[in-house]
Amino acid sequence: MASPRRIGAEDSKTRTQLVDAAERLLLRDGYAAVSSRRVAAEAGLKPALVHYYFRAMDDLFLAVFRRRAEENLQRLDAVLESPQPLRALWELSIESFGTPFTVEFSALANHRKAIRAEIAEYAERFRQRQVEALSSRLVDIGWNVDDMPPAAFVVLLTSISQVLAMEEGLGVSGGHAETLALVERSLQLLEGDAPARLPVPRWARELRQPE
Amino acid sequence: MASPRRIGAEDSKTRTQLVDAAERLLLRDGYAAVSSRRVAAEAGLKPALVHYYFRAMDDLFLAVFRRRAEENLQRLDAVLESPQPLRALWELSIESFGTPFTVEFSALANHRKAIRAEIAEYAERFRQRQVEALSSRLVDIGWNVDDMPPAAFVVLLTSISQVLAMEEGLGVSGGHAETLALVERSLQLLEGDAPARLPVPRWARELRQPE
DNA sequence: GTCTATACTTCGATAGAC
DNA sequence: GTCTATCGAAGTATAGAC
Repeated sequence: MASPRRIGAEDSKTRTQLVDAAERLLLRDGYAAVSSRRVAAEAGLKPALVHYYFRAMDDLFLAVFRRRAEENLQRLDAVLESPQPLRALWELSIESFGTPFTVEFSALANHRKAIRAEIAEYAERFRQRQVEALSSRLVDIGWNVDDMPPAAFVVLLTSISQVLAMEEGLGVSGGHAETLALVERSLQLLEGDAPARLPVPRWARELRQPE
Repeated sequence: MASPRRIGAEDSKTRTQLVDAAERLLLRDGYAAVSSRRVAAEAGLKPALVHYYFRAMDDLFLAVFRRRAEENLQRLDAVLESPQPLRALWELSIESFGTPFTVEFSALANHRKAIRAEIAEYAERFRQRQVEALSSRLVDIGWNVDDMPPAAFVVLLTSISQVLAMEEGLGVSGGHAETLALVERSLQLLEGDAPARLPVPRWARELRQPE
């Protein structure tokens, strides 16, 4: 049969403290620094407690990831209710500017199957939700979805914010100002306070007919 | 005084074997798996040799990174000589599709200052070189650089390929087909068809719009 | 639920023989 | 240049007292 080992309850306050500590360590020093000893020290507790609440270290990583993923999905829903959902979505994306969270879990996923599966499932759900919500919005403002389907729009937005965030953490800034200005200009054209009845943004038109 | 410890020559064949082994481990199992013992085992050598050739593990990581960075800079120069530099640049970027190299070093950089500095310097050089070379090219084909400056163009291209690569490694594919089709269509408009004699990657052929 | 104590493994790094 | 031998620190995980 399965292990007779005891496991603590999910709603335990101590468990939450351990997850908090693990997340702090992950963000500050990278996933390799998230060991049972260090997590316990960070939380002011003893190492054995980590193993009492988490069968293995992977379960701790999953707990850290799930909590933030759940939160992000809820924030996404709130954001998509905004009167300017494109701008709100962009602002949500860049809010995590400088956060190594995604990078750490991507790296972790490279060699831990259970974590990879969890991240992949979340990422697909998150993107799917974005695409659904933005599709009608893009049609509303006269976006030519043949030129750029909503799915591509979302991938583009995600890519830009993610890479800018990653590079900012590294101390790389070349081209960032120009890119941020471009995004801002595009959002202005799509949803700016001026009447948003633009058929196609200017740069997309240029892309279609270079001269 | 400094350490009296002996350090092996940089052009040693054994040293190269250790760097090879470290790179394989990094890509297969993540940076946390790159320990002196495992590197030695992977190379069929003894752990003490790792410390003979590398003062500390960080120096081994740097050696792995520098070799690939140097190679990429040279490939970039070759690519920018192409008659269709935009297309060539894109194809260089996506060639590393699925490679966790960037992710691993980004994560490593989060908590190792020496490595972060090295990566940042390389990234800036790489981007600067791209921007310089593409600026004249974009003007040549009538691109409106006020709408999208070359630096933003390069960041965009880098972001898309990097995020697609990272997600492909995770097993996330939502929106990828639409995004790749968009890129292909844009390249088509900017530089015309890919030359018939250059092999078009299979995924691009499959995604090409039938119209 | 939390602790001490402990078993066992792996780590980075060095000394010194060959 | 390569090896054996070894140190001390840190890793995961468990058993069992309180």
